[in-house]
Amino acid sequence: MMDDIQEPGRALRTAMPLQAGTGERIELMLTFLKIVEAGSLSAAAQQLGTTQPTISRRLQMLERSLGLRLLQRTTHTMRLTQDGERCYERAKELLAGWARFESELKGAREEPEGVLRVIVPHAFGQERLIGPLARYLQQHAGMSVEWLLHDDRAIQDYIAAGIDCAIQVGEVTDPGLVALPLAQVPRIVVAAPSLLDGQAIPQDAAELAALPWLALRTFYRNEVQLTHSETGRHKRIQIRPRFSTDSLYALRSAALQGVGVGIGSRWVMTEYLEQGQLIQLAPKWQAAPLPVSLVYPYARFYPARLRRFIDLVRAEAPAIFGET
Amino acid sequence: MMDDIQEPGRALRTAMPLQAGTGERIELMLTFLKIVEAGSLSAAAQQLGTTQPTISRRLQMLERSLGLRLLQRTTHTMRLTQDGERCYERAKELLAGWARFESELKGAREEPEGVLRVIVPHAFGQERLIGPLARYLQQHAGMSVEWLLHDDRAIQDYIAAGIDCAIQVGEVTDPGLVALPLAQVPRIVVAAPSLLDGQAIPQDAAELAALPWLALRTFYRNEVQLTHSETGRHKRIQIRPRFSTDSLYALRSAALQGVGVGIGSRWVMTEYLEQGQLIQLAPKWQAAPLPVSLVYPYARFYPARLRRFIDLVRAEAPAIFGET
DNA sequence: TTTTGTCATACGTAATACGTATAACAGATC
DNA sequence: GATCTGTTATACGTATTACGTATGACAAAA
Repeated sequence: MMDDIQEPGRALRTAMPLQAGTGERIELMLTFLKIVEAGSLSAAAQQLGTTQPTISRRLQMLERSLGLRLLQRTTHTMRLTQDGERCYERAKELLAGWARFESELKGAREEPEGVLRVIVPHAFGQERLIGPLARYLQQHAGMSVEWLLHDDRAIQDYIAAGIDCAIQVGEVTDPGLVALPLAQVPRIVVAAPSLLDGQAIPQDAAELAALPWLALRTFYRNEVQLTHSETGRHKRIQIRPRFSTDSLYALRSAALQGVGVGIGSRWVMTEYLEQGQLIQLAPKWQAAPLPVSLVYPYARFYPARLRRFIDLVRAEAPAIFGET
Repeated sequence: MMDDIQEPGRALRTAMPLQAGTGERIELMLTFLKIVEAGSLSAAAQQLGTTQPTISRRLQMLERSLGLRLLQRTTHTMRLTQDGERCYERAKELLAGWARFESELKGAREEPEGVLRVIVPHAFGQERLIGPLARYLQQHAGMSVEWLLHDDRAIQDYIAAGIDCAIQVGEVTDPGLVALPLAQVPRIVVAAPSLLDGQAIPQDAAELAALPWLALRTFYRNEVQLTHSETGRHKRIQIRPRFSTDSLYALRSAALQGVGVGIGSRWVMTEYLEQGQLIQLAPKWQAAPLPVSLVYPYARFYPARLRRFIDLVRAEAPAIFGET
C-alpha cells in the first residue's frame, strides 16, 4: 500500500480503498497496544468498552495486514512474539506522535476566550492597528483585549506581567521572545519652515549639526546616523536635544511648533509635509528604517487567543504597513 | 477519540469503531497530501487512479473529522488555508514515519534464502550447536549454511571473508563486531591419575607449578591465573608447557594420556571425571570462566538469514549452555 | 466433575465508501 | 456573446466492511 515509485514530478502511488479490509490502521494499532497492556484480549475488550470477538478480529486484521504473528495465543494464555515486541515499542512512539498531531490540529479550532493583553506603541496603537483589533474582537465574541500603549520597554517580563504579545519598533534583542517581522518603517528628517527662518533648506547632512534638535529617546538621543540614499555614505552627527520624548506624536508636535529638527517615521509626517507645515531636511539623507515586529514569549504551546491574533496580524500586515 | 484519562492501572479510552465515518485516517491524510501536491482534486484523482468524487468526499471526510477547513476551494481553484498548511507539513513527517514503521515490520517477515557462513569453535561446532543449526535449516528451506570450525582467530575481516557471524569464546576485542553474550563457561584444572603417580591430589594452587603442563594456546600459554573460590585470592603460576594446542579436545586427550595438567571447560571434562579417568586438581581454585558470544560485524541492516539465526541462537542459549 | 475464564468463528444486520451520472461555476477561445 | 474545457459538489445504486450476539473448544482452579 505504500509502494511508492518516485519519479521526477509524478508519484505513482495508487489510492488504497478505504474499505480495503485492512481496517483503520491507527485504531488497530491502538487496540494491539491495549491488548498487550491489559494482558488479554477479553480484558482489553472490557477496558475498551467493546467485545472480545471484536478485539480478536481486530488483532487478526492487523496481523494479516502486516503478515506477522504479533501474539502467540492459546485458549488460555497469550505471549508477545519478537515481532510483536518490536511492533509494540515502535507503535507507541508513532501513535503518540499521531495523537499530538491531531490534538494540535484540533486545538487550532479551539475557540479563543478570555483576555488578550497586548502592548503597542502609541503610533500604531492609536489608529492603524485598531482595524485588525476590531476584526479580532468581532470574530471572537468570547474575547476581551487589554490594549496597552507604551512607547518605552519598561515591561520586560511579559510572562510575569501576563502580556501575551507586543508590537515592537526597532531591533528585538530579548532572546526570550519570538519576533515576527511585520514591516520596515522608513524615517526622515523634518523641521518646521519657521525653524529655518527664511534660510535655504539644508541639503547635506553636515548642515544639520548646527540646528536645534528634538530627540525620540527610544531610537536616538545624542547622536543621529544618516545614510545617503544614492552614494550609501554614512554620516554621524552629534546633537544636543532641546527636547526629548518617547512619543512619536509629541516629537511631531514639537517639530510643528518649530522647536527643533526631528527624525521620525515618514508616514506620521506625510500629511504635514503635504500641507507645508513640515519640511523634509537633507532629503537625500535618511536614518535607517525601523523594523516593526510582533513579539511574544517563546513557549511550546500557545493559547488559541494568541494564535488567532498572530494569524490575523500577520495576514493583514501588508495592508497595515504597506504604505509606510 | 484520543481522550485518555490516565488512571493508575486503568485507562479509560473507548475503542472507536473502525467504521466510525472518519475513514482510514492515514489514507485520508495521504490523499490530502496528494491533492496539495497535484494542485487540484481532479489531478490528484487521476494520479491516484481513482475518481474526483472520491477525492472530494475524502477531503471532506478529513475536514469533518478534524473540524477544520484545510482547503478553500471554488469550482475553479483551491488554496491552502493556514490550518491546511500546518496540517500538510506535519502530516508529511508523520506519514513518513508510519511508512518506515510498516516497512520495517514487513521486512521482518522476509524469508531468508542464500548461504549463511558461520565460524564456530570445534568444542561447540561439533555437537552442541548442531541442534539449533538443524532447526534453523528446517525452518528455512531456502537456506544453506557454511559451518566453519576454527579454534583460532585467523579470520579477522569477516566482511571480506563473507562471514555472517561467529561463536567466539573469550573476550571480544574487535570494536567492529557486535557481541551478543550467550554464556559463561566455567573452567577447571584437570590431570589423569597416572600423572600423580600415587601421590596425593594437590589442594593448593602453589603445588601445581612443579607439574608438567599442557597449554590451550588460545586462552593460556606460559602462565595461568587461578582464583580461590572461597577467599577470592588470586594465584599466578608460571608454566612451561610440554604440549600446546588450540583444540580443547586435543588438550583433553593429552590430559587423559597423562602428559600433563590442563585447564579446560568443565563440561568437556565431566564425563571423564565421573569415570575417574581425570581428576580435578586444586578443586578450590578455578581459572576465570570464559565468556561465549555470538558476534557479527556491526552494520545498519542485517539480512533476514542472519537475523533469524541470531534470534534462534539467542532464544536457545539457555538450553545450549545451561548445564555448563 | 463443575465452574470460570480464555480465544476463535458463524450469523444477521447496519453502516461505509465506491464509481457513474449530473449540476453549477469560472476562465479561455472563437 | 456563445461555446468549450476544466473545476468541485452531490445523488444514487451497490458491494463490502465491521459490529454484537451466540456458540464451540480448551485449560485451570475448586
